[in-house]
Amino acid sequence: MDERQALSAFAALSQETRLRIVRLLVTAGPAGLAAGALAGEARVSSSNISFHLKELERSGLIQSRREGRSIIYRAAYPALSGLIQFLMRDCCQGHPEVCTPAVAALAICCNPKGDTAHA
Amino acid sequence: MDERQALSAFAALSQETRLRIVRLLVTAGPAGLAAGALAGEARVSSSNISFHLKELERSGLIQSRREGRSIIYRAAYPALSGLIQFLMRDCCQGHPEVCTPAVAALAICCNPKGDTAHA
DNA sequence: TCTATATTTCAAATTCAATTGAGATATAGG
DNA sequence: CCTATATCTCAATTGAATTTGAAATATAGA
Repeated sequence: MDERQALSAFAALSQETRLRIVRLLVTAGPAGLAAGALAGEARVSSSNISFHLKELERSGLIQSRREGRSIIYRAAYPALSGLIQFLMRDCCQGHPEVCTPAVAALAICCNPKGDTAHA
Repeated sequence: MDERQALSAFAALSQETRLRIVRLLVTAGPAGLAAGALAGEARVSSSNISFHLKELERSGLIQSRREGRSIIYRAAYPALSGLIQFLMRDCCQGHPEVCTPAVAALAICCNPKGDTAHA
């Protein structure tokens, strides 16, 4: 992840419909969702969802595959992780307490054993 | 962190000068940096850095305090952590391997003991 | 092949953000 | 009080992104 990619990713995430799409795909997991399903959830026209899906794919935050008449989109988890890494790299020089909350926040959904998170 | 705040934060981070400011402040830690120092690092005019600092402060990603003739800006770590949390909330439904890299990435800079990170 | 479904492309109109330079404000020190 | 430093405000210009609806493309099945 370099500065160009990060700027493109943040620009993609700064639009209401696109942020909703990414969050829907993040919770949907690797199975992903079809363009039509996303248009329904986000309540926008098919031409509009197509435009935003293209923007998100161009930024690298999502990926697509065809399945019959549908195109299935899924979150690009490594890109999301790379983006967070880029933003927080070298944080808190000698003051770990300032960014540990971010780690704890992520651990809530990512700990396989569930032994340090609230769930 | 709600959707409105997240959209505002991502919009703030989608501009080159502002992204650089935030990254400089993230690495600078709680001590922060003066507006003039940031203008020098980012190589922009004083009026331009002022505009972008206001945008970042309005989005909640940075905070300011006056110190003599200077205004010192610092990263709002809880806002950054909240933003990451908002984006990744409920990720990876049953597939923890997809977002653990994001946790590992953050742990690099935030582990007080340094016992699970590369450093 | 014909029809229906799913998605994309295109062009036009609207709306919003970034840059620039001059001038205003606030603080420190002589 | 006067000057220098540091930052901010303002207004004008420029450029980019979003929305919309109609039409085009691609796939599936009868």
